[in-house]
Amino acid sequence: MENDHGDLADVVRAGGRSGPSNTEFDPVAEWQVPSEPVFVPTRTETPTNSFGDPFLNLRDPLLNQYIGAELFEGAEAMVAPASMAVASSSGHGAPKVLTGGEQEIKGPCTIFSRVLQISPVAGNTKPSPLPPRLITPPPMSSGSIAEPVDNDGGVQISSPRTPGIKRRKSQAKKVVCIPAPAAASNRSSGEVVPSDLWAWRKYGQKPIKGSPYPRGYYRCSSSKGCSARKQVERCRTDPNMLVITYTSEHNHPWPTQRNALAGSIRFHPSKTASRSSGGSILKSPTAPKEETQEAATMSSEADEMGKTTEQAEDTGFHQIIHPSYKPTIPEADQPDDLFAYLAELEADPLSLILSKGFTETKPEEGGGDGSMDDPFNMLDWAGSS
DNA sequence: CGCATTTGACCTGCGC
DNA sequence: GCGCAGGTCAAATGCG
Repeated sequence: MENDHGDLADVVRAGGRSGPSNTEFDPVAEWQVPSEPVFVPTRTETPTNSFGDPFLNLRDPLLNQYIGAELFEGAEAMVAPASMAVASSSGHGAPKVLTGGEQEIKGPCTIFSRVLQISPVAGNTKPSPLPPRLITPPPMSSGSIAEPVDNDGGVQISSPRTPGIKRRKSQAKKVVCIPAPAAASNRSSGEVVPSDLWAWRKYGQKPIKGSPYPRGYYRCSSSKGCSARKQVERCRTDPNMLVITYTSEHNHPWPTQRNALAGSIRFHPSKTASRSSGGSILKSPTAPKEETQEAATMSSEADEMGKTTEQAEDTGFHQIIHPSYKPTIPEADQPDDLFAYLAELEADPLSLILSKGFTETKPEEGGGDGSMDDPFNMLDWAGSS
């Protein structure tokens, strides 16, 4: 057992079950510093999406932050509002304003820089709002994932060549970085894993060269024919962050139930917290019944919305949530479902908006938070607890 | 019994 | 073509 690397399953499991593996993450501060600066546009230079969001980002309503940016292979953009970088709690390096309204993001994987879409979206002809060189495209046409590089604490996206890191055949990938759930609820190792509405089944784990952490491989088990997969690993420099790489799309609607298929019986909310065992990653211990029902109820709508999402993809951008949309998830869902939520958000924000009952925050009503005029203002949702 | 996880072996892509 | 490393398979094992 090479679990010196730590057990990703611990990370991915919502209510992980105890396995033979031990799980320790060796703190290694090596990933990140972009060898080259990553640029982000300022809001004024960024095209707006259908919601009018100039940043086209996923915003994490729970953390009141954008949780990342979208990135497209061979192109360009890592979109992140300047204020995001500045607001970064990690405090590693203030963003440096560059000419041309770009901004250099330096420092470790902050939550702001961690949701990336790296996807050779077919027909992506969206003109780049940025100057050509933001992120060096991979040498080959192969898909690439965000790859950390040592340096001084940042994230390099699609480094032109990172020795030792191989790239597989071209494939659309979407990289999401989220805070690793803290140990609160589980296992001795204290690892928790973000869950989402999809059923994932782990089919492999591999140590990754240069990384102290192993990478877990998961495939969608909601539908037999579904080719959706995801990889979960820890950020090398910031073990508190998880890097989730999604590959392929789900070819089916959301499961009508979270535990739509296999293993649903394993989830025992009352046990997982203390026993730290016995669940697939998506069995969120705190998944409220309403949510499951909502998922079922909304599935058809989600399908419908999927079209919209695809349309968005056609434009080159993938999942978009306007900051002025604010979720109305009951507090009871927090924070345990935080990561479930994030995963859901990443997986299908539009549907999530529907199922979670996002509401648009009106500037006049909420003191201006979340208004389109100030997309950087924090929503008061997360902090409202 | 059914399903999930673990884990070593095997396969495959990529760089040299 | 070779070797390395990432990705996948599948048998063994464990849990409910």
